[in-house]
Amino acid sequence: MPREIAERKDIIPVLGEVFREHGYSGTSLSEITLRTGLGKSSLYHFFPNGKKEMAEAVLDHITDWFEQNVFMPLRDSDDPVSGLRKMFREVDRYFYSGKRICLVGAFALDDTRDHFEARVNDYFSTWTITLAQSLKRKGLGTRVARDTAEDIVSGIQGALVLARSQDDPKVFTRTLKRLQDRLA
Amino acid sequence: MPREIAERKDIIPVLGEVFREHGYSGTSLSEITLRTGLGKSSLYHFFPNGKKEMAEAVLDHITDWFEQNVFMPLRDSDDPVSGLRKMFREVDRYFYSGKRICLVGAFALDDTRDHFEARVNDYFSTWTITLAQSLKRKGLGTRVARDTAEDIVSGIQGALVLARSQDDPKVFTRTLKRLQDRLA
DNA sequence: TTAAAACTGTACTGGTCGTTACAGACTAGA
DNA sequence: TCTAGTCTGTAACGACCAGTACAGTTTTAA
Repeated sequence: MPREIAERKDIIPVLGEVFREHGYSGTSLSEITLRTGLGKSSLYHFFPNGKKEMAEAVLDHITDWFEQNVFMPLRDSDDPVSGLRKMFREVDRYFYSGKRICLVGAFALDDTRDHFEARVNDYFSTWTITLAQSLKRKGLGTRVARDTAEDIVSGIQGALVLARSQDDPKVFTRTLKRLQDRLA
Repeated sequence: MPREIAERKDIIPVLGEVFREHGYSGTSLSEITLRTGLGKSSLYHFFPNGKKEMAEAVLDHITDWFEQNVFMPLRDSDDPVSGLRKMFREVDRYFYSGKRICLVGAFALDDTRDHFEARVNDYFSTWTITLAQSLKRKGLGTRVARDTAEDIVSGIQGALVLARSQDDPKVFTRTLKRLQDRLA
């Protein structure tokens, strides 16, 4: 019964990039039709609840990616140090070494957050908590681990803001490196 | 000739809060008329170039505030340490201890930045450079001063993102305190 | 009191917004 | 083939968008 040539999951990364460029409220359906090559009827076929459902799918996709490539290694590595190394490597890769922003962070800043509250909250709290536990296994005390995790996650977010404000991705890679070096 | 009861400058802080809540593209003129109590004709009287000019006025107002309350103390304090202390105090006050976001940072993330490129860039580069020079006067080497300044400015931005994502201003105050303590 | 300028209310422009309705085309399994 | 389900193009919906036109009111300075 299904055709499934252009699958729903193929569209989601494109949606992600469009939301990154224009923000949630700045993204129009006509822009989405342009970028995905899908007409409105197709979009509403895949996402019956419209724009909101598209953004939810994107956020879920991001969370899945981080779960797979960042959180799981942090949790499951035999050696916490190698888990941390993997985190920094994957984060650098995900954000294209500072050329790509964090959509969840961008959504967090204005009232877009209110529409995706649980997802935005989960993304950052899972990251912070998982990272703190990894740091504990590395030998840090509970409080220091928590503080350091907070410093790292917010440091990454801030570096993305700063890098884009200066249109200079190196700001991100520099800051990321310093965050990593502080652990050594 | 002028009436000047509701002056242009009285409107700007209100505009700032509206842009903070909804973002630039998410802010409609009708929302602005509601919040300012001014009709469209009055708004276009004060800001002939419309929404864009309103945002420019807000950004200029923010930059002026930081120049006055943050950058100048950093530059002009006899003792760099007291200038730094003042910076952290004023930053905490300005962002309502984590309950208020940084509009310039929010604008930096999506294509809003492209409309206000120079202002967004200036705000962050002035902050970073001024802070680095203050740290140099405190005794840090050129490179360390620059790196530390970058860490602090991006740390503040990231803490604002993280605090709002968790709807927990304490994340901001905690992080701000740690950034300050690292200098001691 | 007069004139010029500052300000504002009302109504409207053309356009775009997100969403829906619906018929038709396509595809897969029977 | 038939049929059920998947997908899509077209056209329209009412609502709202940013911006404008313009006459009218209020204020100020002379």
